[in-house]
Amino acid sequence: MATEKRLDKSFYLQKDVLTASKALLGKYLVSNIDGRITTGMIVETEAYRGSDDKACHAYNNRYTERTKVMYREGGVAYVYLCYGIHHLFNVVTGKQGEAHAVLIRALEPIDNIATMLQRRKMTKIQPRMTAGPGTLTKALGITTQYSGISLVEKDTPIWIEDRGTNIIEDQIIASPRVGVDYAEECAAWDWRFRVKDSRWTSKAK
DNA sequence: CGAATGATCGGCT
DNA sequence: GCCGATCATTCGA
Repeated sequence: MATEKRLDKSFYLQKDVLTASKALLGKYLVSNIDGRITTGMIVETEAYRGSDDKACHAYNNRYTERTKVMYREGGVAYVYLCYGIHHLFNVVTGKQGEAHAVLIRALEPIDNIATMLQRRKMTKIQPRMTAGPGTLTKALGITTQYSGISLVEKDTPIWIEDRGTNIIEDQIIASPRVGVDYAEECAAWDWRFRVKDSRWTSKAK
């Protein structure tokens, strides 16, 4: 019924970044880059809450050229470079100044798989193609040049659609985030969410 | 201005 | 399954 499938701004303004993270599961991330449209269903996310989350780039009000996008009002893309080469795609949520974000960690390939394979320089489809935050951005053609663009305005190259898939609580597995041991007590928080039984997520722990 | 660091990937055993 | 390469960004002086 929704002719406009693009998620609306109110979605990104939800108060709780954890709720938003779970709600993003089952949604479709679409990119229109180089004249090619590629789509993947989101099957794994991770929440980063500014201010009180030590694992977040914006912890302790760290405000730099790179992280300033996170402080904007929800509904924009925050793409940053990790380890020098990996582009990681985040969705900024919450109100301006809160610096909440949801990292997209894994996708299930949907449309234009051939293009994704080509971008990944692969010949055969396998979970590795889009499982992992650094690989899925490559498959969709997302780079840091798209950091700061809106996901809600019309005619932007990246957006998120709701195609009616509803993931209920029972299908969501929560687990601790990875690679954040340095974050002390925050490292134990179960802020990583994945769709149960999806073969497109990284292996369960 | 320089050194340390990390929300990772891919190749090898 | 594990180990290490790789480089932009950050922070302190």
